[in-house]
Amino acid sequence: MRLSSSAGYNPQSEEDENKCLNSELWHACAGPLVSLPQVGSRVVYFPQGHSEQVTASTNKEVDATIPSYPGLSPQLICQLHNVTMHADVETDEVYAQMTLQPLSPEEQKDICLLPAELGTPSKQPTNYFCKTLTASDTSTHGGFSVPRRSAEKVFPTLDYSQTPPCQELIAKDLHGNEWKFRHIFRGQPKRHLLTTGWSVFVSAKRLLAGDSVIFIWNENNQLFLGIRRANRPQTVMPSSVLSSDSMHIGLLAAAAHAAATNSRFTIFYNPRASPSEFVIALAKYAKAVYHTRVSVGMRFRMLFETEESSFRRYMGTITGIGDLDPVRWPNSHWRSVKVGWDESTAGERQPRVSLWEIEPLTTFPMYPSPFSLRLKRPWPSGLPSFPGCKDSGNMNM
Amino acid sequence: MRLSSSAGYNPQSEEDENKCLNSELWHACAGPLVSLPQVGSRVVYFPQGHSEQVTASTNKEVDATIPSYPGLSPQLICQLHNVTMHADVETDEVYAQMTLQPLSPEEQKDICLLPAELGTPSKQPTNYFCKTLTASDTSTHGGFSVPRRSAEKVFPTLDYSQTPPCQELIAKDLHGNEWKFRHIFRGQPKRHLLTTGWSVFVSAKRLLAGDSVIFIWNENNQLFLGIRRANRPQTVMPSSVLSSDSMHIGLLAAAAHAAATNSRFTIFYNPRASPSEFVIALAKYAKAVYHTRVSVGMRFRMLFETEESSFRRYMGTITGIGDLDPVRWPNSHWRSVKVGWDESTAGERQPRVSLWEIEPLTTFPMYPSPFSLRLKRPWPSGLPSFPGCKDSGNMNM
DNA sequence: GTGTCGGCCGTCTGCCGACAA
DNA sequence: TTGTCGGCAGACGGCCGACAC
Repeated sequence: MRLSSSAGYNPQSEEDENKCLNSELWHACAGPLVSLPQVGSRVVYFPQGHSEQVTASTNKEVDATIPSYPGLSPQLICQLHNVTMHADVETDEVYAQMTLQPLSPEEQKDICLLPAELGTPSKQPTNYFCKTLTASDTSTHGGFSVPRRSAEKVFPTLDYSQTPPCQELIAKDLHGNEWKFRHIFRGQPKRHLLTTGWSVFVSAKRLLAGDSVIFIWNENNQLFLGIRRANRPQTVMPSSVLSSDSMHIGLLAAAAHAAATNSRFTIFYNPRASPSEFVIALAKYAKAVYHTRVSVGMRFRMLFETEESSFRRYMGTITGIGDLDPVRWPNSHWRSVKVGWDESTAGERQPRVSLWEIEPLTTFPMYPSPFSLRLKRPWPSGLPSFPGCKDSGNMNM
Repeated sequence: MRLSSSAGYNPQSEEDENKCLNSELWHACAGPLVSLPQVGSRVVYFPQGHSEQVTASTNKEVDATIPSYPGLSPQLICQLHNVTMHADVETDEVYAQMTLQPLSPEEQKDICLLPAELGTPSKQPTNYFCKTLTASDTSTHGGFSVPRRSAEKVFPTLDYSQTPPCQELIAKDLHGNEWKFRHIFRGQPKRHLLTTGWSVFVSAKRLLAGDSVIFIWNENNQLFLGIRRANRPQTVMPSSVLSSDSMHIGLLAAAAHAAATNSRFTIFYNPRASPSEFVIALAKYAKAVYHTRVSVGMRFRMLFETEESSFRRYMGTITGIGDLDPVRWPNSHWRSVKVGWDESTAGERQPRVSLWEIEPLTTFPMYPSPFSLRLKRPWPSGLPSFPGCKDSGNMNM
């Protein structure tokens, strides 16, 4: 997907990558919970969340000596000028580049949500499957065993009158490269296999058991395939280009400069590395912050991705509301909600979430509280109060 | 080499890398012209040069919208607190991490060079060889052909009474990993070959024809080996962590913050990616700027690395003196000398150099000029004037 | 002195159904 | 239904000297 042209010199971008990058495939690799805001819409950018992504990507905690940017608001309302989807040439890791422009104080004064900003169309493909590779799949001894239901749903139908039934499949990856596979239905009992061509793909992508592959059959009868690597903890290496401290300073300074001059700046969003989305549709943010009352003791549920690239809901209880970092980022809505999780494997889920990530169960509050977020936390100065915006039912997406 | 412990959390640094990284090997891979300043000495740091390294590493030109930092001097005199040598886990690319602390204005007032800061010991190994790999060397069809003189100089002597003479060599790479090779002297005519073990090394390091390998035999009778990849233009990929604009802003803001607060900051120096060294020993800088008179028309020579990891001098003429970037970096000594080169392949050599990179031939000026650099370019305010420093012969290193 | 090749052998790749979980 | 294995045939890896530049 190339939503619009981006500025700046980039010798690599002109070739195949941007032309061929398939939006469905990108979303399939990014995961079912990842959504990108619409180009042209307004979004809220959280430097804090961006900083968390850098921390996760560089494996380095932020140094306490990094200067704070008192002039930088913890949330910037921005116009989203450009979104381009990309994939790392080496690892196929998906990421998005966004060009943001902070709104001027005048523009912030008459904010009213546009109808187009209220919908968030999901771009998840429908006809696809995702399989985690077994030791046999990645071994040089054989090919790839395709789960029967997946093959029948996603691959073109074989001519079962032949013995054995087989065909050639050609699939495009994120970079537009084509991979040929021999798809055969054989064995006793019969099963679907990818044989010739499979090992070349495994070694070229350096796939290991535990990694996942995704096959997509789209409306134009094209086959795509993507990969999702297992979370190997040491995979992300510290960059030798710039110190992690300078990177943190850089993102803050870039955002502060853009906010001060109402000029554009560019960020990368790495959905599988980042702990949480840090560019949120303004409509989603406004709904969560202005039109949802949360309080300590309230029950909620939240979506999480499963290993099979699907999602499920986990239940929890709000245990506190307050700043994650009162010194650097006072009055920030980023991860302002402290939560406890119902299930005992709760160590895997974060103890703090943001309002727009959760669905409060307002019908059955466990410990009803008279103090709503709105009453307890006055709106920070310098942020818009949406005066021209009617509190209409349209906000309840 | 681990010169001192570095601060900050880094899960990877505690393992083998820092313990085993061999200083001689690092310098052999970095090249004969690269020298690192001494820990504890004072250095001059050039944000401009650092920025050039980021440009080279990210393949992106700096965007014109990056804010200038008027408070940031184009050259910062710093105390060098720490230098550690590193190698990229994926590519074996060598780089150095330096911790710098800008001197306070008071400290800058009484600068006098210490004797220890005057010497720049070269750490180039003596007993080593470097060979650029041929198609046969990297092919799966055979092993590695060792040039006869190199094998006799660097490898342990074979027992030539055996038929054929052979031995097992074990060499450590930059990460401390050991590689075993069968070294044999056979064929008609006889030649030195590395056979068993060689192809494993080639594929593990992903070496291609044109890349170079370096073997070192040190004083403790240990064998080391390093690699130097050919300059494949598209090798460096844009980082998906942070936009190149933010990186440029980050390094400037980090340096500006450190200068304003006299606190430490960390940089990475990547000798083979960076066009020029941007952390220069104070003594070298002072000698070039204060004790060398250059003028337009003056002849000079300058060292360049050859393909065989040696160096040679090229001759040129100074064609101008002035700011490289008068807007962002006025009164900077960074690449302030415009030059023309004698040899016709001059397109490969930069049209601008810094004073400390060249050796002016003061004995035979081609076009004598009455205007020296010192007279034409008054010392920028805010920089030290070395009042306590005697103009002694020690300065002539 | 050394880069590339043909020859030759041995190992490993990779396709098959068997079998069991 | 599908993960792993033994069996087998062919491809490729990899060691050798020949030969030429």
